[in-house]
Amino acid sequence: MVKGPTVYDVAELAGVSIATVSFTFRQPHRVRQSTREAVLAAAQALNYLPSGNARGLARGRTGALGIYSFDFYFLDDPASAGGAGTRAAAPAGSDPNADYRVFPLYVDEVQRGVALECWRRGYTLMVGGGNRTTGRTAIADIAGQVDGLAVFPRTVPVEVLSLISRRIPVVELSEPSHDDSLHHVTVDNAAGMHALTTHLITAHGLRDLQFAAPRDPWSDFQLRFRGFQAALAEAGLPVPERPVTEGDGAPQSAEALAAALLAGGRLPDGIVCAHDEYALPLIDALLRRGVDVPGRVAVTGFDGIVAGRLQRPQLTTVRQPMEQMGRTAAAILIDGFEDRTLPPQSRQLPVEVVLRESCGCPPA
Amino acid sequence: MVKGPTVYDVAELAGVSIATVSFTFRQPHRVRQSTREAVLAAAQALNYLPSGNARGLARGRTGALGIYSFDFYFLDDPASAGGAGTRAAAPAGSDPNADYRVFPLYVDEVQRGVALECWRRGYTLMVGGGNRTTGRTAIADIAGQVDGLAVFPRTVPVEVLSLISRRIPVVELSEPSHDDSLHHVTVDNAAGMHALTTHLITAHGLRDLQFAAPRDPWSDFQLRFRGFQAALAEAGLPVPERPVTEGDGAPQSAEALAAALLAGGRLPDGIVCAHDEYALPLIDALLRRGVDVPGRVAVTGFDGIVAGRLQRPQLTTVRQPMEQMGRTAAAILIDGFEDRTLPPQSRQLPVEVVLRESCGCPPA
DNA sequence: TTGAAAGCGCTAACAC
DNA sequence: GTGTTAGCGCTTTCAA
Repeated sequence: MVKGPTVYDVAELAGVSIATVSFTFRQPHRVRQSTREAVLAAAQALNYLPSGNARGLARGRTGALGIYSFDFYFLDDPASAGGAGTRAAAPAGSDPNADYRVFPLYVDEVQRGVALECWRRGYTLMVGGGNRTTGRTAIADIAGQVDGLAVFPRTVPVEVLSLISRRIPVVELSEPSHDDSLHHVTVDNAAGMHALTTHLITAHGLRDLQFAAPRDPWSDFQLRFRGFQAALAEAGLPVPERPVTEGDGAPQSAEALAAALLAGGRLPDGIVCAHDEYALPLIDALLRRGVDVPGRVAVTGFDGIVAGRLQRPQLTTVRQPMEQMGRTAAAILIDGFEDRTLPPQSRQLPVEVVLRESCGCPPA
Repeated sequence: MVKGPTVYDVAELAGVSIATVSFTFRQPHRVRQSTREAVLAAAQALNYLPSGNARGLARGRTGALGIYSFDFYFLDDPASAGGAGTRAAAPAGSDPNADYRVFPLYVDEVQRGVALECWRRGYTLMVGGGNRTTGRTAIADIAGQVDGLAVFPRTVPVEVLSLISRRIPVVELSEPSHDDSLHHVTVDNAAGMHALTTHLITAHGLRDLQFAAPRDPWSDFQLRFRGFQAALAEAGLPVPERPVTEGDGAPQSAEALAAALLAGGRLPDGIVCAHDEYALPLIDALLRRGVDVPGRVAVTGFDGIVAGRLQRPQLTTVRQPMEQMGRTAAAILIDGFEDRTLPPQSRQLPVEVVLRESCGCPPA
């Protein structure tokens, strides 16, 4: 609990120099067995525990990777504060069967991949993040303590990222949007959405499709939208020029979108959502308004989060290899740190269409 | 990517001392506005990013908590290497609907709680762990870099824990088993299992109940067993003296247990498992052998992991407030670090019986 | 309000 | 094989 013993204490007790103490732990073979034992005994007796900070400082590396998962998207969406997007604590006494909407999300599965790869290579993972309700940690605090940093898009201001990337490798888990000097890990968004859209058209005969996305979509969502458009064009169907969203001024929420779609009086045959977290509450909102899903309108997602399987009807989606993405990101960071000369990498992983009930397919 | 600028560089460019640079960032009000601006400008120009290690070393604190989630239980269980317990990578190309067995588990939900509380209080979380397949990180490496450490039971040798606890607060997420000097966060295991067992007896009329647990159960499991026994005793039913397990010599696995139960020819009415991760593969194994669950035999778990809801039949269990446990652990660590005089805390949280299909209740 | 200087605990040359 | 001795980059008295 208090100030612990240091190399000096151990050295003194063992009757050797501090260098020998250090060697004993880092390069045991370079130390004579008898002295090694003496040092170990002294360390044992004193409850010696080396300071990670001091080691990191002296060695110029920390043996840790960092990940920052603050979710700006939902942060910007006060209207969803009680919905799926909120990364806050589940309200006490809430339905123990309903909290799967909050965890695990996309970021959590990716993070797990990062952690696994870290451990495999002997690194630890430092995670920072938060949101409006939980509070947050500063990225600077974590950037200063790790050998590499993984971030989700729209999580940290670009200037800050490029600042950090001048010191340690940084990988962003998204399509490279602007010409940054960061590494990137992403998936084939366009192809995935194209395949899914084509399925809706050919297997379910849908003709009137819309793409639903948050009002301010980022690059990955844009690519998904392009894939959607391309599939419609190829099928000779009308191609929406832009995604449907919650209407200006209206609060950004599934409720608002559902209401808008119904008020317009022109509900499409299918609503292709930019991602699962957008589709799930939308399905709820439609159902609540008496709209049959998928009977009247099919709704699909993108990501493949666990909640989609617990949803009724089960969510048809495009699954990202989240764990693999995390692993890849970690691998890039570690390699990038150990060989400072590597140029920015950009890796794209494949996706997989997962057919479940919400598009009209039979239950699995 | 390379060695970044330091306080010295910034100080030189701004024409001040390093102390002033430090003050500018940590106690801005103590610095005259004009000099503050000069320092900030210099820092900006140089892409200055403070070193977390150096700060930690100088201040004697790191602003990070640690959690170690290496899972010894499954580690010791080679037979489950392809099963639910393995915390390895999901095999490539595997059924995208089947990996929920691997993530999120109990430890992941607790960890999330720890992370949330860390962020709320301005801390970061360093996670270490691993298993036989993924490799692992040494706890010493993480202990040396954090202000407090949370560990799951049987994850780290006790000697190591008490060594670490002499320097920083340590909370173990289990019943205090031996007289250690650690903090503890746990749940009312006995009451939970008692309530569940009573439900099986009174609501479903089961009379012949067995308790299934891994061969080497730890203290929490023992308490659950006691709760189970107490409920039987109160109902005037036969009370097993010990849990059923996989039989000596046999590989520890659900398959082995199922085979043993059937071979014995005396399948009970209900099998109360020590935790969900034990119940899930057991249900699979029974079903595979043509045994109807819950028709012929009811099977229940403990924990309330997500996989239990995706299981068919859905798993009846006792839910632990995992997020809350994590939050509590983090709070104890932070308080314990900030006030080194606090004695070891031991907090017990309530649990909740969750009735689903596997005990014979109707689907939710 | 700012500067000088002494650490924080460890690593890694470089000598012996 | 072991000791000496610089740092690593920042915080923090204590003086000025």
